[in-house]
Amino acid sequence: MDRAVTISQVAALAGVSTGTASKALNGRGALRPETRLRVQQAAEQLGFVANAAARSLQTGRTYTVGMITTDSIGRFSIPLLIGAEDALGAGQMSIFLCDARDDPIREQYYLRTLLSRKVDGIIVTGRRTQARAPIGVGLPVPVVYAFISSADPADCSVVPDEADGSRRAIRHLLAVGRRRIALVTGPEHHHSASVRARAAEDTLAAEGLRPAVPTLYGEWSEAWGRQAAGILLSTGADVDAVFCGSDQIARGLAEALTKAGREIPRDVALVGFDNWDVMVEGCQPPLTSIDMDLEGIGRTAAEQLLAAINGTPAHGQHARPCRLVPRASTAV
Amino acid sequence: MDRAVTISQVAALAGVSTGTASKALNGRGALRPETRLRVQQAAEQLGFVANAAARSLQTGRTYTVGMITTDSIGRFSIPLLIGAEDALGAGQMSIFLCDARDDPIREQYYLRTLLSRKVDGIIVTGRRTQARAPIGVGLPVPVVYAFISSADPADCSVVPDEADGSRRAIRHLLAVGRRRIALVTGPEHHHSASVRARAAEDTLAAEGLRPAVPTLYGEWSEAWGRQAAGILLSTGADVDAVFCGSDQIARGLAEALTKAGREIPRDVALVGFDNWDVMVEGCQPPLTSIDMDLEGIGRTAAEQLLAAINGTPAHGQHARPCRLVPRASTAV
DNA sequence: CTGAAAGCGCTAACAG
DNA sequence: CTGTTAGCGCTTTCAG
Repeated sequence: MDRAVTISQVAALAGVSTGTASKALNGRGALRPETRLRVQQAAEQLGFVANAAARSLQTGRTYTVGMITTDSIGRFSIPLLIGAEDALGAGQMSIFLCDARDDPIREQYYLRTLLSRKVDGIIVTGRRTQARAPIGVGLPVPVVYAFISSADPADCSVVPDEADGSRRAIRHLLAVGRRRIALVTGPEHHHSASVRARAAEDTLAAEGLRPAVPTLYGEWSEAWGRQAAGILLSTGADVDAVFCGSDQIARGLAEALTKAGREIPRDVALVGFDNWDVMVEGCQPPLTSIDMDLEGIGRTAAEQLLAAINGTPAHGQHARPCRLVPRASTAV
Repeated sequence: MDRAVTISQVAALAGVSTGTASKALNGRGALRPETRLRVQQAAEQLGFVANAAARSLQTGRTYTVGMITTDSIGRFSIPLLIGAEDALGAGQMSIFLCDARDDPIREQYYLRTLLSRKVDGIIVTGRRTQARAPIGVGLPVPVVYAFISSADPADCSVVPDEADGSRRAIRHLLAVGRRRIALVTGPEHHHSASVRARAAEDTLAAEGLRPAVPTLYGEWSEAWGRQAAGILLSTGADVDAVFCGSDQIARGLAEALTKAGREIPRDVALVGFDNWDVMVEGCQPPLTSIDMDLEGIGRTAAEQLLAAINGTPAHGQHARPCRLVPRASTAV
């Protein structure tokens, strides 16, 4: 907790002025190579680390960005964060993480804090893909929404193309020869659930097909998956594949179907959504699933933010394609 | 991206000097109430937010802390982070999140960055509880290790008392009348695996018992749990309970035992470790498990850090007790 | 090629 | 009670 080394100390040791030392250390100006070297050695020797506050006070840039997760930090936020860190870290930027816990008060408080810290930009993320009210209007720094999207079309949002994911799932099931496909997903009022189901139905319709039974809406849980299996079996509809709204649902379904004597994928093929490692690998057999590439979304959002910071902001919603990861649950 | 409002603008609008405005806004000095009010209104009107960089340049405090996760951000980091945020957010401190991804180079880079940002303190965390080399020596700011611990006993570490968790698990199984208890856990060379197993064996020994079969070491996966079930069944040892090193192992075991016709908990009672929501709830029946209270660890670590920042650093390893969460897998 | 000086926005003495 | 002044540590003209 000793007083930190300042650039003037470095300058003194190197026998130059602070201005010269600054130039030497930042590679600016036109200096004699030996002077530059002398300063660098002095800095090294003293363990000099520039004071970011002082620098940013001067330059107006802080090389920091804030990341506000509106819903509590969760499973989805991590890959987003990692992706963003990836893109920002390379540019020497640090991230302030703020967990607003779904509380508007906290959210505004954090926003204020971030502005006082003069972050260069803000990434807003959340647990649901549904559009949300902008976090603020006329903010002095660029904002990019990741995963979640802003209701204001002028804002920049980077989101997964969930409909694309559904299409891939259905096409894959069709490709492995299934025709009597059922859909089991989360709550009907949940944006992701309805978007995914709708797209799946449309994809079937485009092939002249319909779901084997009306889409089953429930919860995002294994328990619901197990329950849904019972429903499917009791309808007598001869389902040969199920596309689930989440890996958890799929897993519950797999378990219950297996218990009821159905063999996966021979009797029923299964596709999940999220490609959540512990779920798809724990499932028996391992689960084919749709990956939203959250890390890529985080990375793209960060890149968009950097672009905006550098003066070329993007607008509107950028939907990124999903990827199907085939595993044993749909193996032919 | 307009130039931000400065305190001198506020002062001008309120018709006072900047010094007075500063005092008014920070509740310092002795001002006439009406003056204070006038300044506050002016600040409000202009949407003034103090520049943190300028302030910290003056005061030497930044009210920021860095959190370095040595291993990649994972499931364990989230609750730790939430707990830390909780304790720090109250004190108006912001967190820089840095993911070193298990790369010493990145780690040192981040450390340097954090120091240049003049953070008031640093929390180091990771995926394994095993002691690690200190992140640096003679650092100008206090450091607290959370979950992970530092090999230097002079450093402050806040860790889960995993042995305590094991004791609770075994005592619970004994309390529900089990005597032929087996232990199935992760890799033998993994610190958590061995600590947990050792403590469980010791607890049994204290009751004059031994594990029903020699402790089974394997991986931290459901697959291993399933495999272990096969081993247990084939030994012919009449096991009436299994304490697993993780919820995933327990879940695999539950699945395989059920499939083999054993009923849980009637024939075999099961206790997991981690109390990971999706695992314990997805398990059939729901899994009794040991909770390390990661959020509490994060909170405590942050509190220790705040104490250190305020001049009263703690030293050594602080082990926090675990908690057993009973569910159907051990119901009597 | 290098030094001197000004100033980023704020706080903290110290006068008045 | 309020204003003035002097920096915090750094970058950046502008002279020399």
